[in-house]
Amino acid sequence: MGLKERREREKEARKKQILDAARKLLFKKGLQATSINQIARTAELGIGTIYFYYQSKEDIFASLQEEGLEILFRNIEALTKTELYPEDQLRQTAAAYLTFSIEQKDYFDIINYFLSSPQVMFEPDLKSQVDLKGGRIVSLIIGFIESGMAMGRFTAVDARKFALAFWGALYGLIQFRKLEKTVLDGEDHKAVFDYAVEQFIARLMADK
Amino acid sequence: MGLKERREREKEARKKQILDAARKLLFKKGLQATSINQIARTAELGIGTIYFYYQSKEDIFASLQEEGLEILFRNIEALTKTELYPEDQLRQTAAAYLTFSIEQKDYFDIINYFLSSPQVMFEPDLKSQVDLKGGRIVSLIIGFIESGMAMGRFTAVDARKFALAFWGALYGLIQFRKLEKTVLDGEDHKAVFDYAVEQFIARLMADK
Amino acid sequence: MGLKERREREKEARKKQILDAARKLLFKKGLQATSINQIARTAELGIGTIYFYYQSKEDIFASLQEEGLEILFRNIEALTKTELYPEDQLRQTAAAYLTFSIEQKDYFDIINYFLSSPQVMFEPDLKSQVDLKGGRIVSLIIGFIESGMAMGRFTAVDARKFALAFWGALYGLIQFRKLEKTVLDGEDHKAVFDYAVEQFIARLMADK
Amino acid sequence: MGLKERREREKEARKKQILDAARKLLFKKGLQATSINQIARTAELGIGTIYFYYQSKEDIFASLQEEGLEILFRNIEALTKTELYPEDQLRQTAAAYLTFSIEQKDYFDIINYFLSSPQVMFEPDLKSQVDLKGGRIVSLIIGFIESGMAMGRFTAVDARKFALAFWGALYGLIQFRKLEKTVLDGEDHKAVFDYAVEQFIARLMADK
DNA sequence: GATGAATGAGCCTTCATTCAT
DNA sequence: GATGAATGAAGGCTCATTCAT
Repeated sequence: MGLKERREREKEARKKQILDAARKLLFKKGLQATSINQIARTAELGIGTIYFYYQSKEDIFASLQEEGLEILFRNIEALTKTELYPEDQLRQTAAAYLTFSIEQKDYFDIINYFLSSPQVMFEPDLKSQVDLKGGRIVSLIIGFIESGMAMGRFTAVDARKFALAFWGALYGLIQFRKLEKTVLDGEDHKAVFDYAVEQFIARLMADK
Repeated sequence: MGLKERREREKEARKKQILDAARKLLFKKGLQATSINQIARTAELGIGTIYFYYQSKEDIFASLQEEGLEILFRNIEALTKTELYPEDQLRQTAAAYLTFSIEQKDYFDIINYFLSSPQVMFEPDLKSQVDLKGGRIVSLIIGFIESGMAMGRFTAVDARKFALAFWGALYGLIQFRKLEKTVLDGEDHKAVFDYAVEQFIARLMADK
Repeated sequence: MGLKERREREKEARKKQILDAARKLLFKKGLQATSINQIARTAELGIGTIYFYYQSKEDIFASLQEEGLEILFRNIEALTKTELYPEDQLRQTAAAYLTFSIEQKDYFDIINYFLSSPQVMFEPDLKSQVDLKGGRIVSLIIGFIESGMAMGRFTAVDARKFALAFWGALYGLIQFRKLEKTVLDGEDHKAVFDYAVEQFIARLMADK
Repeated sequence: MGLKERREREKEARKKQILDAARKLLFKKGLQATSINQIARTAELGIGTIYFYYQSKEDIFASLQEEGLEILFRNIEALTKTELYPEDQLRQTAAAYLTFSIEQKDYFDIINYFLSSPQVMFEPDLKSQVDLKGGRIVSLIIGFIESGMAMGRFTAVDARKFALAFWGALYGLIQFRKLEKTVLDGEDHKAVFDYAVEQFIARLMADK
């Protein structure tokens, strides 16, 4: 069984090796310009080897997307350990998301790629992964809202629905950064973004 | 003099012919699968002819995006002529957007394509087009909000910021439809979407 | 006949207009990147009009080549009016050629294009033009050599053959400038060029 | 171990196969008309396969150019093993070059292509190849001159400079063959070429 | 004389994927 | 397990030239 374990460990190591190469290229060249051939060359592995560990190019990027979501998750999770008021935890959540979209642009792009891609990809296996990762972030937000309600700082709301609405709204507003020079015109993107966040928080804190 | 005019008209007809072919393919095969070669074949024109009328593939898609935005704009504009309360105009606006994203899925995809594409495309000329079209929709929303304030139904808000926040939130929430089976899990997408809309409207109608 | 003359003059003006555009583009974009379409646009004429005045793209460039040769010719012709010794006239001729290849690089490239092009182009009409222009430069060199012989400064040589040998050698040596970093390695191109010139002159002045 | 070697050998064979096809087309259709597609078709290989072995079209032509220079080199190298006087070795060198330009016209054209192309191509790797091949020919000429000086048949000269001057002059004079019907007019090209060669040799043998 | 829309063969290149070894 | 040579459809795009008006 030691053999089996070693096999397993080596297999993981190879997958990591491939992912490292893919990530490196993604960050250097962007999503479009990263090809399997390049990943193989960078990973110092044969092309066939890549295909042994990952079913397709999309599969690799899905893993990278997971990584990105994990980073974002941890950033927000850190807020649960703070002494901040729930409303501030939500503010920080929004800020963390926006920051992530700027500073971890490549990860954000890849998440975007999967989300806004017209085709319905997400094969069953990938689906549950996204569920796990993405859903956990929503769970954190639900937690903030529930703690706010428990503390009596927030009005009673459907925490799950509210969290999804909040999270979805943030996503859309982040995209608008690309329109800063056009649709937003004079308006500062950050200001609009924060303004939207405040609307949600004001709703939570209504009548208090 | 009739000559020049006819030339002009024929030129417009040709552009329309190309756009028709591009739209047809886009709707049948999706964005990725639509190539210039196919457009030319479908339009029964030479490839070079396509390039005579449009500078690039992107240029054609930009025109199609404009078309989509125009449709969406008209749908929302129609609401300005109704006797609905402003809050209902906003509800209908949201509904119109969601409906558009479903029923005119291909137009929505192409708008998405330009919005979520990582590269900064949009050369100056295209920029102003988007500004014009996309911005006009935001203007309609601003109008609803302002009329609501004027009627005393709405709290005083920064109408422009609010409209942008509203519009951006809707955009993000529409995207979440793809996650209905995963992140949303049991939750009905439409319900979440409507819930989010109600949050914004509740904000506007607070203290009234 | 005044009509005929005006026609003629206008025709010349149009040709000049086209040539101006072609030259401008040639100098800005280089030989390869200059297309008929661009020439037409730059000249503010229809594409068809270009073809009315010139049979082909090659035809335009041939005219430009002529221009270049004319400039080079005048530069060398100027030396005939100097009081320089014939050997110095030859030195200056070589220097003028080298300078021309550097400072009027685009003209030199186009001359090169026609000379080193594998296909035998040069239709009868173009042939005589080149003959006229290129040949006249050789004639100038013959003149220098003959005057040198007449003055008793030069050994008796076959002036025509010598001039052609001299001129051809210069042409080849100028090309070597591109090899400065490779074949020439440490060697300074100008030094090699001058060295070659001196060999020819030393031959002329042998036993004197 | 035999496996690896065979792989290597097969790889070489494939490269040769591609080069054979490219050469065949080059010789049949000329430089301009030879495209990657045709090379692939002629070689009975996929287009992608060509690109697997060569980075670009230019890369293939560079290899062909190398071949040409190699042939020329060997022709001249053969002269080093003769008992000819150095001056005759130089005469034969010139003759070999001229013959090569006629009989191996396509190879000469391709060398020309790289030499007279306005763009500065030759990436570092290609540069050193040309250096190696082209430079070796110059080295042979230097050898002839030095042996002539050693034998006391030649005047003392800067052998390297003289060799470069000689070689460059030959190159230019060979080009003039295209002008036989125009600039050279009545003059026989071969006669002019030989005349030029004799000038150089006379220089070397001056005062002897 | 002048126009300019239309052509379409052909260009070079990319790349995810397969499969025999 | 690992390899990497081979594929070939498809991509976007250029451009000299023609010809009906």
